[in-house]
Amino acid sequence: MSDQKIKNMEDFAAVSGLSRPTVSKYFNDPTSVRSSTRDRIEAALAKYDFHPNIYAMNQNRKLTNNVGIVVPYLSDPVFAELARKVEEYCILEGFRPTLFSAHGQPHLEVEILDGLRSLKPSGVLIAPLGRTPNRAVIEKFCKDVPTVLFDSFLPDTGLGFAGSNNPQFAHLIVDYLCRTGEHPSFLEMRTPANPNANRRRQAYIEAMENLGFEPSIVKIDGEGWAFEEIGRSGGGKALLEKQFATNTILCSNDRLAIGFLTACYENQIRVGRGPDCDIRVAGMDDHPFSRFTCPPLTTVAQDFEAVAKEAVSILVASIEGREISKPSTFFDGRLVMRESA
Amino acid sequence: MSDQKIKNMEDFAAVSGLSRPTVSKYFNDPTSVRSSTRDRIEAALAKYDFHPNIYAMNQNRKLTNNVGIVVPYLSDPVFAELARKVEEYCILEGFRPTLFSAHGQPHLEVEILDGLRSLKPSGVLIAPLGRTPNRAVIEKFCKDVPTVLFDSFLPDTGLGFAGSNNPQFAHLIVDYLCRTGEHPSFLEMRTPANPNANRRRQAYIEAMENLGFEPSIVKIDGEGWAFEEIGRSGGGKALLEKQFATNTILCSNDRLAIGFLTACYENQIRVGRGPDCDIRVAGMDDHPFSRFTCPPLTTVAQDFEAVAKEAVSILVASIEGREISKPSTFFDGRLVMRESA
DNA sequence: ATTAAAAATTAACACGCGTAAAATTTTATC
DNA sequence: GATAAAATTTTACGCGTGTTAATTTTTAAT
Repeated sequence: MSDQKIKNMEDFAAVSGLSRPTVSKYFNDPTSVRSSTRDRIEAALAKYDFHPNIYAMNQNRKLTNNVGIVVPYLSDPVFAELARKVEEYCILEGFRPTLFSAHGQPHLEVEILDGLRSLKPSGVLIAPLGRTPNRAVIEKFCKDVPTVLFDSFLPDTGLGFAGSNNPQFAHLIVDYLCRTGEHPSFLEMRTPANPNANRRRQAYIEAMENLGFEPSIVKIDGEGWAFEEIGRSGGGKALLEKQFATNTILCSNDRLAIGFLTACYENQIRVGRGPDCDIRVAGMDDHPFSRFTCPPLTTVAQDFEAVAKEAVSILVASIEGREISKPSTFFDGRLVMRESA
Repeated sequence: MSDQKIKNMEDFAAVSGLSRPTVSKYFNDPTSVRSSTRDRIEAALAKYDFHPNIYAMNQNRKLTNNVGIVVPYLSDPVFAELARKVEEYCILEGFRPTLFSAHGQPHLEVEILDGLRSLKPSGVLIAPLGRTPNRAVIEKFCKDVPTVLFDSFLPDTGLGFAGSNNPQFAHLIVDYLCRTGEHPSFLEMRTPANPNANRRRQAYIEAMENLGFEPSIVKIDGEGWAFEEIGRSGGGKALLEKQFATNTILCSNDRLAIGFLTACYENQIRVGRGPDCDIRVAGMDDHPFSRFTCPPLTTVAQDFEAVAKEAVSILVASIEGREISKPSTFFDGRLVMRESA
């Protein structure tokens, strides 16, 4: 490592014994130069540590190597997990991902997209908050920037979509619950923060009707993203008021279920499928911690891996100019049977 | 909103009826131009939506308005929470924060710092992974970029530090546990992922000795950041092997405790402080979900708010050239008494 | 109204790299 | 070894903004 200071690509080209355009070409695509040239550059790189100025690079480039990843709420472990996988795949594809969280606030989602525009990303992966007024903003954004949606579907928007087959989730767990005990009531927030909740409710109703049962939905109050607390307080209230038609409760998502389990504990209601238990509780998502609730939560696992991989591969296909064979994919969930139901 | 297209600051200055240097001055600091000028620019801004090209802007600037936030593991809700607050304060101060997670991997931490260098950030806030080989890298980084450490302390590194007073955490909870029941055994990972674990163990030993009790530490196997699973499997094994000296277990952190609670459940051991309970379990951190475990977890709450605020304010002070009055602050924890102990 | 200070303008160069065209050198093919 | 193809070099301009120095205009103070 020499300590001669290299201030720009000109200098670096000089110590490599090459011209600047050739070196520039190398940084855009190392395989675009002869292998002997590549070796000389890499030898110099090892000796002189030079990093091209990314601001100057991106100023004229059409394709910036940046991709934005936007999720509605990063402190939600489900999204943290999803974001992590998406990030991984982006890096694998040679991108420079930047992670953004809307923190549950629509205006922040808009601000993030505004900021992303000026980042001139080669692509964006966004899991939309799903609030109606923002739909137009996202649609507009998708027209300007190559964008893939994930987790939450918006029709006719973006290059493609990868997410979960939420209706299948509900069918799967309703079938299971009905097969193994009383048919489930459905617990959800009155105004769900995430639009997938609506698909899950619809599918719950369908699944119940298919099986000849009366759907029974309990809607609890509460705004925002503090699902556990909402599940606890609202669920506790519903328990006291005996709002549940049966001894089996299907929660719209795992976080709600986690809170509801706490409500059960507080009311000394034994949860599980054993003979000495009072009720059964199930969720959906396979939240990273649902295996550690007491009792461990029966749920439907999202295939985070597949969703992340598919979302990124749609983006890559589009950037490389390939045809996108299947713009929207909805991955099935996997039943995870644990003690709670 | 006119649809005349403004392609650069030149164009925008023209439609504002001003010169480009004046407009440039405005974007660097709106208060640096006469208020009547400011009004004209802002009127034009409302009419023509122009965004300066950030790549061109940052090319020559010394101070880029970017700040990097680096945490060891973003899927850990404790760090997700901390990162969120830090991000909030950065935005409040007018910065453009970018969030990075090392995903628990030392080599990624190094890569992130490398990437941050070329981002020319005006500052960086980092919660180090704390792995020894990376310490030199971080020290070097701090010499090149204004950096504040948080969460995990490294002596003589960076502009300053904001974090929790981990020894106080352990003293607080040990005192409480001893006062209200049997003295606690300490449960931790044999090779903790986070260096704060060492400070907590030390303080546990101290606190126990102060009170005249024999410290008793149970170390469980497991690598990485899957603390809950480690707490469950290792804790379960320790239970079966009757490794705990008393009926009270203090876990090194809440995530471990959450896993340990699951182990208790699996072994039909009743957790709580009631007369019909078998053992008491406590943690440290006040993990966002520890209020929702069954039973809810007694713990020591980190003051995320204060840590985040202090870390950002150190950075701001340094950037603005002010003296940093107190480079390192360790915030006390608050005892959170719940059912588990 | 005069004057000094503050602010804006003009003109020009800098930044570091992308990129294009033409000229030259190197490599591969026969 | 001749030839065609591929890679590299040279030269030169462009990108959009920062920044500076000299000049002009505007504002505030007397």
